[in-house]
Amino acid sequence: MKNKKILIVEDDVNISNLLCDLLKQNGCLPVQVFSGTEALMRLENAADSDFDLILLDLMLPGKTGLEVLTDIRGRIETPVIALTAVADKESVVNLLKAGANDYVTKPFDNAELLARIEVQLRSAKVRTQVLHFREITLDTERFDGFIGDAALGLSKREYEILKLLMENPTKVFTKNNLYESVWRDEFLGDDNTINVHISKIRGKIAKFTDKEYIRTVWGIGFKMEK
Amino acid sequence: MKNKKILIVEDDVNISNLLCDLLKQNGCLPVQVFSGTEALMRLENAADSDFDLILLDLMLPGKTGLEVLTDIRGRIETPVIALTAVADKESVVNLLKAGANDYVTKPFDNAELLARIEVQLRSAKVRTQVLHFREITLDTERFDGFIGDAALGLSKREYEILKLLMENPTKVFTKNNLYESVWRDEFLGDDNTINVHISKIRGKIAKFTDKEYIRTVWGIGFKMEK
DNA sequence: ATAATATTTAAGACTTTTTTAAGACTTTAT
DNA sequence: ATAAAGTCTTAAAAAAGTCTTAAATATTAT
Repeated sequence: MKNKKILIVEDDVNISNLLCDLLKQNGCLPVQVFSGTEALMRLENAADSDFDLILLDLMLPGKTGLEVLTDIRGRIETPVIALTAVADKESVVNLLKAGANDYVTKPFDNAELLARIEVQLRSAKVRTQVLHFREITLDTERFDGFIGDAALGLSKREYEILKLLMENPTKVFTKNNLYESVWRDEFLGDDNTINVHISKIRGKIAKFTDKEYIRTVWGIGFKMEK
Repeated sequence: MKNKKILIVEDDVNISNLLCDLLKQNGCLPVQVFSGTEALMRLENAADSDFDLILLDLMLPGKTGLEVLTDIRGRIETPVIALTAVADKESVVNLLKAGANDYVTKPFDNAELLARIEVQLRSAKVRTQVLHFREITLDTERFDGFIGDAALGLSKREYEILKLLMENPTKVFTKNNLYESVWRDEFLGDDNTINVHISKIRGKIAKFTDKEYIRTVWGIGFKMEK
């Protein structure tokens, strides 16, 4: 359950915070919204990949949970666990028809909710993230970069460096930035290893295109460039 | 829910009959067994497709529900909904690790149980009988891989690993991925057992073809390769 | 022109994977 | 219940690939 992004759609601030804490304690990354309309806004432009799971209260101001569910299903396949009051038992069938993956009745047992979240996360297919920069494609499922159909054949570190650059193509990354992100270690300054890696990546890109793509910002670092 | 074959594994005759009636009323075709061992017998020769769903009580004479689950998972992907006593709440994690798809605590609400059954029937993925990757064929009924007519003679774990790789042949599977899918357990890092299994699978494939088929992605994992 | 910074290359240090074999463990058959 | 057969895990050594280092070369800014 580590690092899973979970959207909490719940108008009751106490319950929402309770859920938020519970999820944080279990290593998840919860995001709170407090109305149906807010949930839809959050999910509107969102690529499917934005959230790993949605916890959706049924009784919401603005739009009900059922309306939210109906709206997003078809567009978004993120698993949804509905939170229902005991009184709502009859609406369960509608819920499931609308595309909920599971539901939990309030008041819920923390362990049970976590267990059900785990089931959904486990059976949800892994989302592939694909980054683009001009002709270059970086595929997180294939752990490699591509130009057209041609695989660059990046090593692990090369892949991680290019991924970082492509995730934030306007930013200039200092060697410090790169080192601490990719190596997850302190950067001690007079280290040539990043330069060597950058050189290798450039070499692999150069096999397939004339464009440089990785620009040196003198005295500072590197960035992606058109 | 019409005409779905459902196996009821429950030693309490009253509950079993109650479930049976409930399912019949909803157009299902229930089959009752009353012990863990009987369940295993019923599922032993059974082609995967024999049942659409299994309702599995945890407290059973002979073999416990957990033992039954552990036994069938890997061989059979039929969705399993566990029936647990309220007291068993702690065992839920084990249940899920063992491969249960959902669980309901007794005493259960009929509507809720039906709803959960519907979810499982709906989301049960259409099972492919046979997977192909170039010359390699993986037969999920025979639990083995083939090159032409020749059987590879895969062990259970070898079969599951190759199945996973072949289900998603463009994806690079990390050891973590593989371990958590095949072993259904947390991967603790410095483990050579996956490497040994991969080596064994390669050896078996190599008896019949020159192609490598399983490529090592250095520092990351393994994937299928033309 | 000089100093500072970046690039490239190649060697070897280092890490990860492969293979083998032995023993633990599980399953099957008697 | 016991033996036999097969499978899985562990450990260690060998092999393969990657990363780092260092030195030589090139580029940039002043």
